[in-house]
Amino acid sequence: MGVPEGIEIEFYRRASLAALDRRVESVRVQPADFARNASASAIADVIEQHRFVAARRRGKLLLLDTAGATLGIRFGMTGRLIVDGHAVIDKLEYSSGRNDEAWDRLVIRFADGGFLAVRDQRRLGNVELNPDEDALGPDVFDVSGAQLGVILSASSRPLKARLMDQSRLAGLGNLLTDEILWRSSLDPERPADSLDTAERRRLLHHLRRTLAQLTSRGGSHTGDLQDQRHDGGRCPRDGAELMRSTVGGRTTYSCSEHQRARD
DNA sequence: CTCGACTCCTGTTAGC
DNA sequence: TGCTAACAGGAGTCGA
Repeated sequence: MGVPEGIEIEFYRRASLAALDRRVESVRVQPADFARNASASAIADVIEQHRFVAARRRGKLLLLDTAGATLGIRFGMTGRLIVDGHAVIDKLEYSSGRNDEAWDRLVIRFADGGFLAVRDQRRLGNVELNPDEDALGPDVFDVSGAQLGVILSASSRPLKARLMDQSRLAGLGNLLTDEILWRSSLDPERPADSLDTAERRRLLHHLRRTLAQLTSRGGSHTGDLQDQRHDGGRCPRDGAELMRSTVGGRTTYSCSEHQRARD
């Protein structure tokens, strides 16, 4: 299911509420380089014997606060969260269905016997101590129209690349972005600053609607375009051939008809 | 500022 | 049948 984008991390955040207010007995990070800006033992020293008091999220970054420090967790492509033995998401796209404890990169054991673990087969995720949250743009779940306008108007990069730039707007991944642009009838390669007012409003509308809808459906992989995201796929709306291209370095599917300007 | 190229990481799959 | 190589996407770095 899904791939860890904003929606999945929000599921992880909700699940990690169950980890609040429980005394941390031990913290294990493995391999050691899964810890980014602090050593594994430094993280353990700061977290052990404390309790998490809040679970927050900014974009794809999960934030677990103790009274004195914040643990930041990134899930990469294949990272899953397991709380007290229950996987929040059974299976991710682009990842094996296998479920191997050897892939547990972060294990936080509580004094009551429960635990919270990050199981990441490919190790593209990481953990940080007191991560720089302001390196991320506003969260995609509550970005305002005015904020989105500024984000778009300040760059001539391709629209899709701009929307996926986590330092400008935090939370959109490849699948969500393709879905939103498809619903918005916008060409992913259009310069971000070329959208007029009506197009920006349309984009904001579909961004919000898509997030809400795919959240209730269960993940970023439940979009209407998803089944056709392959060679030879056809647009579910008008039956036209889907185009596969590379935008901002990422594989992109878009409709050769309704996402192209015609005059 | 923006870009492409390269890196990390490994299970799945396309192609020979 | 069995092997290899490309591919999947999140994210950082580097040089042009």
